[in-house]
Amino acid sequence: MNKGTPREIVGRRTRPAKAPLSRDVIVSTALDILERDGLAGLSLRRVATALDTGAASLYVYLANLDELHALMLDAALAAVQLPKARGLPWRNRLKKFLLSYLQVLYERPGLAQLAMSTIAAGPNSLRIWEGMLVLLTEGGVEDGKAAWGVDLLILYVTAIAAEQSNWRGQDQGLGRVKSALSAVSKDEFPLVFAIKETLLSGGNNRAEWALDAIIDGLLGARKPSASKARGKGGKE
Amino acid sequence: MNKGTPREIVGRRTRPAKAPLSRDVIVSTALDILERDGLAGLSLRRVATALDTGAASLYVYLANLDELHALMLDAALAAVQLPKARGLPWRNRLKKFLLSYLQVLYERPGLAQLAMSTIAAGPNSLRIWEGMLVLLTEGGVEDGKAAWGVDLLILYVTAIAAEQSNWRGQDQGLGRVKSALSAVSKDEFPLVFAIKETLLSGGNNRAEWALDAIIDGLLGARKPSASKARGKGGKE
DNA sequence: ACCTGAACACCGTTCAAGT
DNA sequence: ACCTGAACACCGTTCAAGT
Repeated sequence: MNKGTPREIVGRRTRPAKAPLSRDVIVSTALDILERDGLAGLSLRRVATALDTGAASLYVYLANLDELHALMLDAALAAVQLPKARGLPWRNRLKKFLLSYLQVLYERPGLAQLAMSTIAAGPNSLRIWEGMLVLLTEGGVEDGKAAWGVDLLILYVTAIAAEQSNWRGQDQGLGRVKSALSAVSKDEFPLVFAIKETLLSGGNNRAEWALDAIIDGLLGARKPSASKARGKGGKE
Repeated sequence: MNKGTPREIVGRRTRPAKAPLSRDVIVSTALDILERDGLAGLSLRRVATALDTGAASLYVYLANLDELHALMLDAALAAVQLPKARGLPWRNRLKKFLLSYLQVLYERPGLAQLAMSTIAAGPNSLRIWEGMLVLLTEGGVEDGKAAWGVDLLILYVTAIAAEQSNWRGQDQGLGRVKSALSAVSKDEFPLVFAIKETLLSGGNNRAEWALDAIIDGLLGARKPSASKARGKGGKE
């Protein structure tokens, strides 16, 4: 992130007693805390303490906690593997892309929840959007469908990651899901009872299965707006 | 919710100076607060104040805030319109069902966010699960597919409601999305630039379009597990 | 311009003490 | 058994004061 105008070393010992603050250090410190302690453990005060300062100091670089969240999300999304130049068919590349996105969200707990409540509009989010639009367009999906389609795919990936994150949420854990399911009455909810195990099964394949289903649906789906060749919105 | 063993009126004036606490009053008071002030305005202390007591008193009826959230969600889901006995084709009934679910989440701000972070396992959630499984089964979707399919549909509905709720989130609002999009560079992200308006368009039809796409995908999707006619799980 | 301590107005949860 | 006040250990954000 440093623009890097080369600088001479000024002091003998380059161990600044206190690293100078900046958006970048704040964001990466916050991501460290998120990784270690989850979303519940993340606060401006903790970030400030980790940087050996007070929370008020952060307000020079951030408007508020929401902005930190948005910056964290976009910074984390830098790790998403963008699709390589053509080689595999578009659909395989799209799936790899989406699974990479999913994995990034999975890896650090809390990031997915953050993604659900934050409007991501930084450069990395935009790169991801653009990349997916390219692939869908390459796959022959029309403009309108592609836009809504990317939104649908990203929303699903984010949601499934957030859901899984909850289940791993330190205190409650998967246990609560299991005990809730095991208490289901066979007489009252026979079908739910019957699919109890299926519901917990699947693991990694589950998301891939769902993404396949959504992509299939997208390919078959009708165009978003009335199909008139591009009229100015005249009704009928 | 009253089981209603008939009771004689005891006092002359039946205006209890203080309504007795119970899970039900706590939950419905909390839902009122959610409706008025959103998720950010909801706290145990506020619920307690509204009930003219202290936060500590609530712990007789609730293990913690998480439990209140779960109870609130399930209580709110009572408003979801279950599908009527057969009449319309299963697919229409499924869509109506899902749209009713969506509407309930839309109606009170914060409920969807709550749904994303809470494991819903109360009677109303189970009724909804059971109802959807019935419809998919009626539609000829196999068992395994039906289970994952309901999960996919519900997750999507919840996620899209939560996303919309964020955009309406009092302070930031839709404005932030718009300004973020209008700042998109035409040269760097041409496809995103091109679909800016499409992205914001759609409103109600959008969710319906997406649900159609997902259902289509579901109907075409392969079965979750290996497709052997129902072996006991022997591999190959 | 940047940083700071102290304050303000909140949180969830616990606990000893009351009835 | 139920309720309570006070306390504990936190929050985000603001602001006057320092450099």
